[in-house]
Amino acid sequence: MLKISELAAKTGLTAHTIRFYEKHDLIRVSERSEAGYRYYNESDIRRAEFVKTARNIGFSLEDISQLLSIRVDKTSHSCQEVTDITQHKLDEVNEKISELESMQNTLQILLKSCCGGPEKATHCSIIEALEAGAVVKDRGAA
Amino acid sequence: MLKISELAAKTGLTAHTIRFYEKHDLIRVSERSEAGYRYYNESDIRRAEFVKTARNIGFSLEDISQLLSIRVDKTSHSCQEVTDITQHKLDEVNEKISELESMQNTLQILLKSCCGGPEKATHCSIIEALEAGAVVKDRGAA
DNA sequence: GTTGACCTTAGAGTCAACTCTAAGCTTATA
DNA sequence: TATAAGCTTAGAGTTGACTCTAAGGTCAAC
Repeated sequence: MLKISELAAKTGLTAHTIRFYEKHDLIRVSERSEAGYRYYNESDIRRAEFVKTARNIGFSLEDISQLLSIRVDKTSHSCQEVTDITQHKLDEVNEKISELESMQNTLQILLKSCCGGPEKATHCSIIEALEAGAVVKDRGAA
Repeated sequence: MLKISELAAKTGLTAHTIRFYEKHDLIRVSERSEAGYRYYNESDIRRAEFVKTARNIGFSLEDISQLLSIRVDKTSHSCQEVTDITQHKLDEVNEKISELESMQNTLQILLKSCCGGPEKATHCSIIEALEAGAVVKDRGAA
């Protein structure tokens, strides 16, 4: 049985975050001391670590909430449900990577074009490129 | 001279966003009609397009604010100041890409490991991997 | 002369995921 | 026994970039 600060140390979350996750029913606590202190048993700890692992991978709290409900009742859910969540997250990640690579590309071109020295920015090619506008496509509603 | 909705059409921003940018001194408006309507002249339009271009590249509003103050007084600033901002943004972008690639990698491995079919999730290897925890390093304060 | 589209403002709301505060118990250490 | 560390709660604040609302004034067209 761990106290909240011990669970925090074990998971790398803060006590604040653990309480926050509890409010959103991600982390659960099975026992309380008479004074109301939280005490986490093995099962609570495993759940908390599941949450932390999923969070590290990049799943949103909403995703994790779904994964947890699968985890607690595996026979009522299919592998497909799990891969759907995972694939959806991967799609998101891929999309963000594309956006960022487009930015990366533009920024690299800009940096190459500019001397970067102590010269006055009167003819700075980065500023000029931004003024010319023809740099990168609109990211739209991204 | 453009009205706000015309500037919106021209830049791809919304009128709301234009007013929001004005509040943060990114976009300026030189003239108002008697009734208070905004009228944008050539210079205002060029500034607004500069902002939109920089935004498309991924610069934050704070970055853009700095770039604008360089733009309006180029002789008081050096190319280095511009490349510093640009390099800093590139560093950020590179860091985010690394994080996302790490997630991408993990998600791909998870997806490969799971059948993804209509089978019950009792032995789902994704859920098991999340329970085992050994999936990806902590993103820390990222 | 009346719709309806467009404009104005200040200010509130949204999103995600925390992060912190205040005020007050409880527990461990010296 | 006193003091410090740790725990409790409800609820407010943070970040960045919007996004929307309400209540009202203006303008072009029919």
